Amino acid sequence: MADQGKTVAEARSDFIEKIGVIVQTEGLPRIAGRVLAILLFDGERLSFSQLAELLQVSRGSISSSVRLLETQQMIKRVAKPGDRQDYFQIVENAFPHLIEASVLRARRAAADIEDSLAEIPHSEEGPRRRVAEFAAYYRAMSDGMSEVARLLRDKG
Amino acid sequence: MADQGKTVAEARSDFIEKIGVIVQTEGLPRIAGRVLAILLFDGERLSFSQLAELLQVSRGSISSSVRLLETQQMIKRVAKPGDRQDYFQIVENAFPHLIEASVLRARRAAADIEDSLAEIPHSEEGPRRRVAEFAAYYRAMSDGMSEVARLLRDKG
DNA sequence: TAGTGTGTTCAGTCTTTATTGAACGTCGAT
DNA sequence: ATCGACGTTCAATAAAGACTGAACACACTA
Repeated sequence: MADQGKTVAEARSDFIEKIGVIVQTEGLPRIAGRVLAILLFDGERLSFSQLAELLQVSRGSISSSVRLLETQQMIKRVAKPGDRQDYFQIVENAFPHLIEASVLRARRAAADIEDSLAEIPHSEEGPRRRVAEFAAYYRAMSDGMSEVARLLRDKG
Repeated sequence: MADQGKTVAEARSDFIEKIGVIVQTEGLPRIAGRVLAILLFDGERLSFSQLAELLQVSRGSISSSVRLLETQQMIKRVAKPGDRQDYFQIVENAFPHLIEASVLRARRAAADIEDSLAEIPHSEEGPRRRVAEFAAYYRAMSDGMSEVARLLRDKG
């Protein structure tokens, strides 16, 4: 079997670190990736201090990481009766939300480039055509990713 | 008209700097973005030293930027008869090639996460299901982006 | 009211990455 | 062979960003 010799704790720890690296590759802070990974793996809510403890990082880092993940709607802050601490858990449709964040960035880039296009004199046919292709690339990417998000949402 | 008061030179310069920033946002070196922008805007081949001169950066930076853009198949190195210098120009289907690079990264991430999944004991249904969702996200993204590349290729 | 536990902020430090510029090997011309 | 122009490499520097930890404001408890 594929999981021979691995305990759950080892698999979880490996997963957390692996996602940290992948997320870092995508240009986001590694700690944010690790927070996401642990919340995804465990599924249930974890407290602010649990996150700092489990990941062995400062509270400041947890604060900024959860803020980033909240703004991308990957995790949500929840309350636990009888506990003053903030708890966090992965949201439903986390990945579609992540995609929507990328969609927004691509739309913004497309709009930026379309602004540039508007500033090129109409006599410049070649540059206008090529810059328009660049804008079209971002438009196609945003539309395509939006469709991927929809598919994931419908399936899940 | 939208291009009132802007010369071609101004529009080109603004475009180059804007793409530099956008590309930087995506995690790539700003100079690579500026090289790409100038080759896209002008359309025609530019020499190694022209790039260094026009962008006011060191030859070392041009060397590493063009190498990066070449590996992503965004630009190609071409010869000019009677000139020893390397020349560069934007390739056909540059944007589909750019997308394919992202597709590869996403596929690699999906495979990585599928490896992690294989290490989680089968008794752990919850974690296995959620980690599988993560892998499915990368799979869906790579497939979706691949389709976007195909669409752009067919249209252009 | 003081005291404790909470999350945020921010100045400082550390790490990573981008960029420079000089040294180098190569090629072609003379 | 020497020279000069070329592109690459790499050590050093600069710039950007992540992370820490202490100070802080707030809320709840006693």
